[in-house]
Amino acid sequence: MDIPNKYDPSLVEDKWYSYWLEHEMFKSVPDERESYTIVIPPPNVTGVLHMGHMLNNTIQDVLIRRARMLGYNACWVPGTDHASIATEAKVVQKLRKEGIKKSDLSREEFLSHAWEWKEKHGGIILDQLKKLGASCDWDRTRFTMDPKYSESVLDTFIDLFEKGKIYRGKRMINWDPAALTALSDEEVFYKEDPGKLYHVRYQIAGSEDEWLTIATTRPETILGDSAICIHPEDERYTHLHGKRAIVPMVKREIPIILDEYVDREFGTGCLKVTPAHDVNDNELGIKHNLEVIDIFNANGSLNEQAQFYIGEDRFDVRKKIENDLKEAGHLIKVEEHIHNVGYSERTNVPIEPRLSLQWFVDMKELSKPALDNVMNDRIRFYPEKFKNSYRNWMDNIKDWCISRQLWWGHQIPAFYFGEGENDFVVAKTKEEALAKIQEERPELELSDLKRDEDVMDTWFSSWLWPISVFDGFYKQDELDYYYPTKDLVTAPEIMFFWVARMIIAGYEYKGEKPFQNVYYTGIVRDKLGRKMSKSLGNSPDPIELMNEYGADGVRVGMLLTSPAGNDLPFDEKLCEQGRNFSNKIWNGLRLVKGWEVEEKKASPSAEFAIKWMKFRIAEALESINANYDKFRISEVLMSCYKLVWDDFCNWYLEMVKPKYGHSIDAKTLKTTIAIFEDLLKLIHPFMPFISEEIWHLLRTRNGANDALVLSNWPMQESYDKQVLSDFEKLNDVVSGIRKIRKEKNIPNKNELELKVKVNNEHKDEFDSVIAHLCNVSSIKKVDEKVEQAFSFISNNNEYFIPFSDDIDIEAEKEKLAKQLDYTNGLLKKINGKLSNDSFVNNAPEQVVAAERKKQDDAISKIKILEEKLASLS
RNA sequence: GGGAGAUUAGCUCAGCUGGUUCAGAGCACCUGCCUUACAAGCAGGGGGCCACUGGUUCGAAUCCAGUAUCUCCCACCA
Repeated sequence: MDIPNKYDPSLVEDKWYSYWLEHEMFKSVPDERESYTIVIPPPNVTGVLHMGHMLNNTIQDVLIRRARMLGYNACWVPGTDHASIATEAKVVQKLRKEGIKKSDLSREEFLSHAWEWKEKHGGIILDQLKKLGASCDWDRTRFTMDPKYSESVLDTFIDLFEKGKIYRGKRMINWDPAALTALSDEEVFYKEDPGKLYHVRYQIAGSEDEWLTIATTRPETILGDSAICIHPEDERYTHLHGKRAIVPMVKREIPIILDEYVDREFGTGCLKVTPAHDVNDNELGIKHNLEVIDIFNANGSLNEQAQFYIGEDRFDVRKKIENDLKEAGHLIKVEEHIHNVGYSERTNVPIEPRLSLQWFVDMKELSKPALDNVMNDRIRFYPEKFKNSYRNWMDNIKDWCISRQLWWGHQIPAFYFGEGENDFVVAKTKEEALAKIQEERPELELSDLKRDEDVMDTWFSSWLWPISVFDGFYKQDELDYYYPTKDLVTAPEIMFFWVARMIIAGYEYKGEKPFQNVYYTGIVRDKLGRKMSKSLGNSPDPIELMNEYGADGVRVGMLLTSPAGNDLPFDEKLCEQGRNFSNKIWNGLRLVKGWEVEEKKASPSAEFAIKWMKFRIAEALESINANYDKFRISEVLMSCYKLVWDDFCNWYLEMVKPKYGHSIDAKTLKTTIAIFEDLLKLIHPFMPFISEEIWHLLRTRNGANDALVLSNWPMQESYDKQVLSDFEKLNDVVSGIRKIRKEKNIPNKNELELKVKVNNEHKDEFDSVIAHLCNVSSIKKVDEKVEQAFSFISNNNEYFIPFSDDIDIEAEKEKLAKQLDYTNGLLKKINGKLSNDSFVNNAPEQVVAAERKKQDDAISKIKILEEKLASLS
């Protein structure tokens, strides 16, 4: 067979992915096995694959592939999220390019454009995941606006409403006065603006000439003031307690209230309260039961309530009122002041906090089990540190505003039949709504009902994901089998938006956690530490990366340096390392396939190699399994990497490899193939494509069921630590010889003789390996030192390589003196410890014993070194 | 402003409940090699006051306190 010396992923990856799909190897159907379920964090339906997805989905694929090999019924459910804000924004943008304004369309027309867009772009990201090798059960692909899914969202809304957990309430929202729309927090960005701090004096009611001075950045809102607030313990203002003040210009009398919210250090320590136009003021207003005076129109101009400047823009008014206050003697001073102002992402206009009627979920009671079951580790977070932020958030949880002033999404199932705040019915359809209200209001007809225009927050559908992907609200069989799911792999940014809420929904609707483990990935950053983003243009295209390095190479590159919760500073070099690793394994295959076979006795070197390698794998497997259990994926990968590259390729294969022109014995070859197969299993979760390819090239397979994807994870065998430590000793001798070759410039092809003065144990079985690896022709035991030889000490045995030329005695002496120094220092330290009574008395016995052993070893090593030194002079 | 976390080699990170000269790994670097699987490779090598200052202890990279610097999340400060 002719195998090229470079591995070419492009010839392999698509082939195996189609093969796996064709044989339905990722498909899961409930059976008698235990399930192992992962639900994908659904990417935005219109999204394209970015580096964050690469990381996240590679981890999921690693976990699910291993689970499959461990014999679980592995089920990875893929799908997409309708992402109302993002998608709607994209559709609006696309329509605008075509000259269509959203405001010119009816809801139905707009939605048909949106669906069209979704159908066109919706599948892209999922196809890209296939290229990555994601072993999802594609038959289960879900979309958060699938009919069944949507139904579950509406039912949940109705259910929570009926339980009294959903209510309508006034709340401050971010209003965009240019676009005339509410914005979500995500659509607001903050900018430091140079502004002014105006000090304005208010007269105390009932006084002749008593005043207090407030500081504000927004003097135009003075017209909407309904209180002055001071800190209850502020001694400067004790005399004002219980008094009232008069608002300049409008001459309204307002109370002076006390609240610890006030920062005494800021401004004058007096705060004016405008509940209609500031979030914090609004909270104060609710707390102190203040009047709400809304002085703005939707477009940011002033209305009648303001009494002055009616119809003029808020920023024009700010200038004018400064002047007018000054003339009236109210303006004390104006300072420069830099403050953070929220801007609309869409129109780049400062947002206006505005009160409006929204739908809320009352979170207090709902969130309790979700907090408890994370804190008590029934749901485990990796890394654990995120439990702290989680608790902090859950402890201070606020009610969840779930209405969004958008069209793309799940429309709120509330139907209004009048203008009153309570003139509505919550029901799944207009017909049901009518039926519900008819008893009370028999005169109403279908046409009298008007559905709420808003849609629900996207997260109000995604929080049902682990349940609704199995249609879990309507049938139990699949849900009972797959739920709770095993692992959730996601980014810490959405711990509150999504993870916490899924847990809440899980306990509320299933009385059970939605997943066992949550693995938080880090953020993928560029070399400069910046978050990768489209706007910065610093993100490589994952597809191009895969084309260049192979999907396996990129997968390895992503996972090499990304422990859970740590950011991943991405460097293409990592992918290169992944590609190189692919090639290394590939060449292992080339070597094994290139051997001529013969029935004969195995070489002693090969026998030792096999004995050692099996134990070495067992040892590595133990730590690999343990690290998987702790979700230390990068460590697992590194163990596999070293096991394959160092232990297998650099040591094992070199030890079993026949000499040039010789053949290998059949038994060693067979065993080598078996060992190779075990290693392929271990790397398969990380490098599914190349491992499957080699699996099939290594030997003939028995049909489709003999694919590596479906093979069994290696069994944990016991291992002999003695053999492993013997190998370390052998390894040290081999390195010693190689080092001398290097230092003395002895070409590899020159055969060497080796003489050993055994002071400590030297196993005979080492000899054949040493001879094989170091091109040593003979190994002889000697009783005396060998003159005219290069030498080194390993495990307190002395090794000599006789050489005819003169050796550099001074250099040898220097080397020995260095070693002697080091060993003397070591001994001194040990002696110090051992002569310290408190150490001997307090330290555990085995620590002391180990120390004694070290002492003995050091003493004999010093003796050997001193003798050698003496013999040289 | 509230909360969380970090600081170990040039880079990215291990170092679990203090105890092997505890200071490790991968990459990068340096030096030899185109040795008949692989130069996308092989072999060898250099490199660190474990942020700083104290404390606890027979013993501290590891535990405690303080200092400095950095990162993230939440809030959006009149």
